[in-house]
Amino acid sequence: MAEHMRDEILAYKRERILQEAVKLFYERGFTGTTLDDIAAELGVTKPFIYTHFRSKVELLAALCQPTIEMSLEAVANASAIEGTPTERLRKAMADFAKVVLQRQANIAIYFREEKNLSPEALDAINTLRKKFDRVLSGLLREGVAAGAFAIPDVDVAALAIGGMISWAYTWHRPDGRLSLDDVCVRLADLALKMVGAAG
Amino acid sequence: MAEHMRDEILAYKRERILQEAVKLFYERGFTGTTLDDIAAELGVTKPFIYTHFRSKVELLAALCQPTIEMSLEAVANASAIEGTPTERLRKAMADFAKVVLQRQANIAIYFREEKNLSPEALDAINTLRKKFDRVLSGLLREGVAAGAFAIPDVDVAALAIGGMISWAYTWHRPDGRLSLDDVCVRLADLALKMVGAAG
DNA sequence: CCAGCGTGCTACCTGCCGGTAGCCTTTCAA
DNA sequence: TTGAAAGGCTACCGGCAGGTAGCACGCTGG
Repeated sequence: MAEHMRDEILAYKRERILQEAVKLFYERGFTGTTLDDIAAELGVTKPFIYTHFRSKVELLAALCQPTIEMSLEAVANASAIEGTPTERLRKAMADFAKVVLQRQANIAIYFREEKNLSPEALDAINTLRKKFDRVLSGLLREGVAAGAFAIPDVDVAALAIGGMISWAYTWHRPDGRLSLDDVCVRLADLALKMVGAAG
Repeated sequence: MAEHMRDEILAYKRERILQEAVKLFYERGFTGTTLDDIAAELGVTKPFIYTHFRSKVELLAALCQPTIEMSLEAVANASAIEGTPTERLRKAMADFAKVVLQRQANIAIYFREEKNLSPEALDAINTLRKKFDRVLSGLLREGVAAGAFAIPDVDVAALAIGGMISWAYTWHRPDGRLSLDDVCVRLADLALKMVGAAG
């Protein structure tokens, strides 16, 4: 019981560190942010961070990897549901877009700071990304086989669609003209048009 | 005459520094590359670089800005030629894609290392990017007005198309299955499909 | 042979920041 | 009240890398 609460508190502290790290890495970049900056923002000191993370790059990995996992899950889940290829692609892309926009800062940091990840973390993430590409290409191929999509080059199309949606991290503003969900819907529609699905 | 050649040699040295800097920044990241690394690669020493560039961040700007300018020019020129909106959009996107892929490393460095640019350099580049967006949106609007394109939301479409093509810097491999020109053609085709142009 | 200049190198400085050792305070159980 | 452990802080280290001062070498013209 006591142990249980202690773990919750540890997890909470870890989470807060991550939150603040995301915010600062996003604003100032990874190397432009010092651990002292993060600590100061939390009202603690640097050694506090070291009781929760082994190093600065581990912190970076801890804030990138789960987000990539979420992206993969979104697409994998949506492509596994019942429905026509068109329905599944629409949901897959809308859900993926939602992850990108909800985790906008994490995604941005990942793409910008990839070179600062440890080789192990990079490997793990690259494996996830390959799976992502396979799932998306598979879904497109299914649609082509079913006559629902018209795509000259499935691999290029998968990269183009994935890119179009990933890219939204660069321009979406939470306080902008469109709500997060509106953007997701529109991006999913554009993806469907790209594959020639009946809109 | 003698002066003329001296200037050519200065320009050549500057160019070689930039080449090597691009290569190393691309492979190892901006902060992951030291000026000593670049100098060593050129068979010179660090002060040599300082006779051509005032600082490391100036070097960074010098290798980002012209590439963004080229992107803008590609789109601006193509959208200003004679022809239907469809023809112009196709050329604009193919030419833009070509810049992205020919200057792949520069583009990658720019997007990754934006936070390391000086405020002035960043301003200059942001101005260019805004122009880029205006030109592309304008072209799309023209097409809509002419009845050539069917686009629910022109601004989102411009961002999506621009993103889809920019993104190619992340996945294109010069020694891959498709030639550079093939990729450009396919991306332009996908862009046209996205706007509902008769393919 | 020498003056003078342009060019690039050797050698150095300095500040920054990731990472750590060891202490102090607070808490809680007996 | 006391012992001990946990948690976080103060204070520090050390290396790295951006940036610079001043010298040495070689070329060119006299």
